[in-house]
Amino acid sequence: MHQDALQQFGLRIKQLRQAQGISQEELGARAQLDRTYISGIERGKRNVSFKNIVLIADALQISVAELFNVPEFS
Amino acid sequence: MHQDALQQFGLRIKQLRQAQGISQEELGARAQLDRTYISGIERGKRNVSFKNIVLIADALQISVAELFNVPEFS
DNA sequence: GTGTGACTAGAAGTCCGTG
DNA sequence: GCACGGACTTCTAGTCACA
Repeated sequence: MHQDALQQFGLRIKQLRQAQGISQEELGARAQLDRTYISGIERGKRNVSFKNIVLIADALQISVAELFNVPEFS
Repeated sequence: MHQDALQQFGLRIKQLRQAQGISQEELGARAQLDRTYISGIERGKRNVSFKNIVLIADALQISVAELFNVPEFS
């Protein structure tokens, strides 16, 4: 976790999403967030709020702890 | 992670801060955030952004993964 | 040393569209 | 299915005076 944590976060979301074989649109629908916003997050352009982090984790059906339980955030 | 994740988050910050024996003011100084803002976070009144989550984790000298590595977020 | 309400600027987030 | 932009509304960031 150094500079550009947001891009790391976006990549993590993207990987998890693709691992489930769903589109940004589908993830957005599940999390009740706009598809273009999901796109921005995955590209590291959005400074996501905690509530939305929780929404996205839920949509990906994992816990917040699991979401960050990777070397990039350790 | 059920209702009021923000309050869980605030409590977590508070516990970590107190475990280090530092004041909100000191934590704020380390994270370069206002002490009243830290206060609001600990009380679950602020929907913190990811960038600030990272700043606070750094100020507490732990990783983001560790920050969420508790039952409340699992 | 902390809780709280209020405030403004600027970022978050939505909704329309394009290639 | 995704990146990206413009215009728009809603919310957070950041700070203050006061208790």
